[in-house]
Formats: sequence, structure tokens, C-alpha cells
Amino acid sequence: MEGQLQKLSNARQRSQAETRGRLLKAATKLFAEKGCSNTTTGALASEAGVAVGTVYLHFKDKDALLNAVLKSALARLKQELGKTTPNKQDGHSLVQEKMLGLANYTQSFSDLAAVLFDGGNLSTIPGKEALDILIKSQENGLMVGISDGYYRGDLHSGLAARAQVGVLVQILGWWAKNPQAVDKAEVVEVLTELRLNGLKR
Amino acid sequence: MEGQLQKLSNARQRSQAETRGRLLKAATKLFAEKGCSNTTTGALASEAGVAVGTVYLHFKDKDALLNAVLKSALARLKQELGKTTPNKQDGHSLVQEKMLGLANYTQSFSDLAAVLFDGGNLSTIPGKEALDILIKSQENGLMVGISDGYYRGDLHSGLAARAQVGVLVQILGWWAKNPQAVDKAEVVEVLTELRLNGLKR
Amino acid sequence: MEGQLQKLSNARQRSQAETRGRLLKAATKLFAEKGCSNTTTGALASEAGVAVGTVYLHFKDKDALLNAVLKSALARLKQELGKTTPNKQDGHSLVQEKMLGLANYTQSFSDLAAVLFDGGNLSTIPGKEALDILIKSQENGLMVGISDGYYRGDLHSGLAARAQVGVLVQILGWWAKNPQAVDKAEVVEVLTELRLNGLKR
Amino acid sequence: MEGQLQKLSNARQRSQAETRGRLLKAATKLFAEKGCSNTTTGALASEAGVAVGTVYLHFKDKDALLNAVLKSALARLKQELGKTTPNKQDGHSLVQEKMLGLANYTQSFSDLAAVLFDGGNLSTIPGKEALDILIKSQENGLMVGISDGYYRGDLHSGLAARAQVGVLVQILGWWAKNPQAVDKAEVVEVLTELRLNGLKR
DNA sequence: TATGAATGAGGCTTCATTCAT
DNA sequence: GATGAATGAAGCCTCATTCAT
Repeated sequence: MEGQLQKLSNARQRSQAETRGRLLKAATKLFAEKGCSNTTTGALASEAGVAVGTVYLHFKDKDALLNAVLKSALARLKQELGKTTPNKQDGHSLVQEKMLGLANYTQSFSDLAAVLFDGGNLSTIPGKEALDILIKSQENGLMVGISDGYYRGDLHSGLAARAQVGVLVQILGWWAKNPQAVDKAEVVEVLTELRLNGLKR
Repeated sequence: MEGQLQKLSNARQRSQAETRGRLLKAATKLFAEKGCSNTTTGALASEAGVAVGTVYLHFKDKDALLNAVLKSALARLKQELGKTTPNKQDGHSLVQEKMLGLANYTQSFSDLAAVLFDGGNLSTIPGKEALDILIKSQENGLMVGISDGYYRGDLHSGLAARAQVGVLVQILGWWAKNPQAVDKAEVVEVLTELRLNGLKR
Repeated sequence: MEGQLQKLSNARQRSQAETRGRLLKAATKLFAEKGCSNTTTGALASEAGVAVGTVYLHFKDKDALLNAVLKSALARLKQELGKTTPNKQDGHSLVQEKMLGLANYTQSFSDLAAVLFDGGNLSTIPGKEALDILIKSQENGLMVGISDGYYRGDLHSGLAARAQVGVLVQILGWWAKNPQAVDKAEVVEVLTELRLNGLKR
Repeated sequence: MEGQLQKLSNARQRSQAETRGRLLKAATKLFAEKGCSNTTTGALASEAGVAVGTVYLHFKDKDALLNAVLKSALARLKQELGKTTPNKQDGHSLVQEKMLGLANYTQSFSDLAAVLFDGGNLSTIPGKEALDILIKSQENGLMVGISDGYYRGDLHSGLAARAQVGVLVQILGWWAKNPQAVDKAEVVEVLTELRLNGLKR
């Protein structure tokens, strides 16, 4: 009897988790295509193959859904960047590796990237939170780079970090939606070179 | 008689232009504060001290109003940047001057800057147009810098221009809303250094 | 001095009457094209080449304008029908003459006819008044025809009159907007035959 | 379990269909009373005892609702006219039967008739469609009558059909709103006599 | 948990009418 | 009389959210 309930409960949890996953997937797709504010909960539900009410069973409101997608995008980003072999290398190789990781992420999870690196989405409440996380993360990287000796330490780190995020949002957000426009090598090169050496001849 | 009519006509034009100006001012303020999509036409009208209908007497719809604000922001930006003395100087001075111009603009017209450098506004139809203009303008500047010898010419110019816009949107858009957070000198320094030399030690 | 004032006053009256005429003409044209309810006072004024406010100088409101157009359409109709030579003829010739008069009117003043014989316009307050006049007029004609011996007297005259108006509104209202669809002879024949002999073989 | 779902589903469908029905009923009533254009969606919803939004759950927009009412009026009309016993009779009896059918319809479904036979409603987009259907149907009846030998075949059938519709719209539309003004027998007599024999003595 | 019909606040826009010049 | 900018009531429709089943 207990086993029955257990099994049932498992089944429920499984199906519950699956529904949540379907919603996240649908939200990711639609938010990537048209932005959160241009996606109705109705469209979301129908894309996920569930009823509207079900959305609210899994997420408090639309903002919570956007939040979850952004969190998932950030988590995947972290995971992808973690794959990089942290060999002791010169600064250029390290940065290039990081930028390659970002480009790979954008290519592999173009919908997540399109949601995360989207100005419209980032200007919402959950978006601002994600933006802050991105900035913090850039700032951390900056700090590491400084103490490891390959980044300069004379610039206002908050501003510099914010600037790097600006570059990523603008470049990767655009590339995620226009993957055919330029190839990865160019994206990586521009990101790496601008970050390290700037435009000076 | 003609004089009368002339005067009358002038008075009317003046008042009409004044109303349009009031609407533009109100829109600039509210769009800067909460973004276009979070500003209702009612709030707009009441901020401008006119009736709702008056908005539509001067602008086809809300988008047209945002468009007008963005156009005015771009026009003012152009004007402010035009003030720079175009002395033949070394690249660093030139870029620094430009960045100073941008910072001055952001400081003097913080509302215009907050509207123009806002991800939410830029992801609308009129916003995308303005974004394109910003990118084009950065690309032009890049070309000039390359042919004048102070910018490198080996990077994908479209990507590089887009990246610079990303920096400006992120830094100036934020600073316009948080002017007390850092002072102008720092903003200018970070913008100049990142653009020219990057983060490399 | 008095002469001056007189002249001035005359001039004013003349121009006043002219403006009113221009408004009536414009209203007739636009009401004929799109119906009263789909014509804005703005469009009206601009078609007449005057300012919106001027409309209200000559007519209490939009309904009064429609009323005036309908009255003018009725007046012209009466005038046109009055041209018919009232020779003592047989019933068929008399009716045919009348129907020809109506067709001529519709052809010559197609805009007036399109306004007068329009279901949308007739279902307004001023329209109902005009409809009543049309019905009364048909009823009068019916009475005359009965006493002159060429119309039967056994039918409910109000209903019969209303039915005739229905025919005219439907046929002439349509023909006024599609003059090329059938030629006048056919219109006259159908109107005459249906009215006198019906469809019976 | 399946039974439960079935029952649930049935209940839902029933309730949904019921709501749609309530909306249709409310629209029919209000459109009959004041015409479509003078009926607000708010009034509609409150007459139906639902919220405004519910209207749009069942109909794309107000035009779709008018269209549905007109379609339902036409369907009911067809159904009522179908009841007539199609005995081989003389022309007069046949026509009289038809006219009686129309009068019965107008009496039994006075709101539907008031909507369908209303000039204001018929001059809308969905109305023109309904008008065309009425005309086509009259033309068909005319053709049948001609080939069966009781209608004359020398008149322009399009014009004649349109004229008959004009009579019906005017007479039945008016009678639907003023049922006490004349009694059914008179309506039927006038419709029959005018159609078959006209006014000639 | 899932459903989806229902809700209703609230947004955008139109347009007949007014009134200061 | 003429002007036309301004008015604001009122209409249509959307869509995030709820709740009875």
C-alpha cells in the first residue's frame, strides 16, 4: 500500500517535473523569438501543450517564469564555461578560451542566449537580477585576471565589468538570433581582441 | 489685417509647437523613468498637462512618440558631439574627447540618454531603428579612425561597432539613472581605455 | 454708412450661404461614399475646405447635417418628379413616367440618391424622418392612383406604400452606387412592371 | 475515470455552449432593439450576464458576433420556410404559403427578423453578406417560379430579386418592431398580392 | 495536478464637440 | 463668421490571473 502511494507519488513527481520542463522549454523558445513581453501566457501554454492554468501551478506568475528561464540560462552558462580546462596559460589564451566558451554556449543554446542577452528581457525585474549576476560574474573574472596578472587593475572594476556585459549582450544577443551573419571565429576574435587590446592600432 | 492674421497664426503655431514640446518633454521624462511600455498614454497626457486626445493630435500613436523622443535624443547627441574641436590630435586625445562628449551628453541630457540607452526601449520597433543608427555611427567613426591610423583595421567592423554600442548602452544607460554612483572622470577613463587599450595589463 | 454696412452684411450672407453650400456638397459626397456614420466631421470639413469648427457654425451637430442633406435630397426629388407633364394618360404610362423620373433623379443626382436610399443613413434619427416622408409620399401617390382608377384600392395602403419605398431604396440605392451594372431602361421597366403587374406570369 | 472525464468534458462543453448561446441571445436582443452599432460590448456582456472578456472568448470581435446572429437568423429562416408543405399547387397558393412562412418567421422570431431586416445592420460588412444571401435566395425562388410557369421570365432577375428583398426588409423589418400595428393576414396579403399582381387595378 | 472558461482592470485610440483667438 | 487646437467621454479589445470542476 505504501509502495503504491510511493509509486504514485513518484509518477506524479516525474510528470510534474516533466510539465515544468515543458513549460520552461516553451517559454525559452517563445521568449527567445519574441521577448517575454510579447509572449502571452496563452501562447506559452499552447506551445507547452498544457492548459493556461497549469502555468500558474508551476510558476507564481509570468515574471517567475522569466526568472526561471534566466536562471536556467545562467546555470547552463556557468556549466558550459566550467568545461574549459583551467590550464595555466598566458592571458590571451585564457581570455580566448573564455570567449570561445561564450560563443559555444551561444551557439549550442541559442534560445537561452537569446533570452539572456536581450535588452527587453533584461529591463524587467527578473532581468535586472540576471544582469546583476552577469556583471558580478564579470567583475569576479576581472578580479581574478588582475591578481593573476593578465588584466590591468587601474580601471573602475564595476564600470569595466558592466562594459564587458554590454559587449556580450549586444554581440551574443544579436548573434544568437543571426547565427548565419558571421562565423564563430570572428565573434571570438572580436570579443577577445576588444577585451584585451581594444581598438588601438 | 494681414499682420493680425500673421500674429494669430504665429501665436497658434507657437502654442501648438509648445504643446508638442510639452508632450515630448513629458514622454522623455516618463520613458526615462519607467520605459515606454510601462508608461500609459494617460500618464503621459497628465504629465504634459493636456488631455489624452491631445497626444494623438501631435503623434500618430505611442510608437511615434517614442520614435520622436529617440530621434530627438539622437539629434541632440549629434549636436553635442559636434561641439568637439576637431583638432588634429593623437588618437588617444581624440577618443578621450569623444568619450567626454558622450559623458557630457549623458550628464546634461540624462533623460534623453536614459531613453536612448535603454534596452527595453531599444527592443521596440522605433528602438531598433535608433540602435541601427547608433551602430552605423560607431562604424563610421571606426572607419575614420582606421583611415586616420589610430584604430586597427583587422577586426570585423560591424561586430566591433556593435560591441562599442553595447558598452555605451550599458555604461551610459546605467550612469544616466545613477549619476551619483561614479563620477564623470571615471566614466570617461573607462570608456576611453577599454575602447583603445582593452583590459590587458 | 448704412450702405456700407448693408453691403458688408450682404457679403457676409453671401459667403455664409456659400460656406453652408460647400458643407452640404461635401457631406453629400462623403455620406454617399461611405455613409454618415463612417464620415468624420474632420473629413467633412477638409472636403469642404473649411475648419472643423465651421461645421458647427452652420449646423447644430452631425445629425443636423445629415438631416439637411436628406431634406435637400427630398426637395430635389420632389422638384425632379414635378417636371413630369401631368397629362391625362393611362395608368401604365403614368407609372412609367414616375419611375423614369425616379431613375433620372438617381442618375442625375447619384450622390443625393445614394444618401437618401441608404439603409444605414435611413436608420438614424434624421433618416427615419426622411423615410416617413418617403412613405407618406408613396401613400399619397397610391391614393391618387386609387381615386384615378389605375391602382387597386383593396390593399392596406400603409403597407403597400412602405413596400414601394423598400423597392426604391433597394433598387435605386444600389443603382446609384453601381450605375454601370444595369441600364436605365431595365431599371425603369422592372420598377414599373413590378409595381403595376407583379411577377405573375 | 473515462466516464468522469467524459462527464466533465460534457459539462464544460455544455456550459461553454450555453455561454455562447447567452451571448448570441443577448446580441440578438440588443441588436434588434438598437442596432449593432448602437450596442456596446459592455452592454452586450452585461445583458448576457458575463464579463466583457468573455465576449471575445467566443467571438473574434463585434462584427463576428453580428455575423453569427445574422447567420443564425438566416438559418432559422431557412428552417422555417422549409416547413412549408411542397404540394404541387397553383402559383398563388405557393406564393401565399411562402409569404405566410416569412410572416410566421417574423412573428415567432421577431428579434432575429428585426436584426436581419434592418437597414443599419445590413449596411455593415457582415450585413452585406447576409443581404447578398437574401438576394441570391430570392433569385433562386424567382428562377424556380419561372421554370414552374407561375412567374414571368421577362424581367431582369437580379433587379427583381433585389426589389423583393427591399419589400421584405422594409415590411418585415418594420413589422418585427411594430407587431401590433397590423395583423399577420394583412401583411401576408400585401406581400402576396404585390409580388404576384402588383398595384394595378 | 490539470483544465480552460471566465474574469475585469486597464490599455490604446477615436471623434463629435467646444472655445479662445 | 472662421479657425483649429484642445477636450474627454466612450468604445473596443487584450491578457495575466483565478477558480470551479
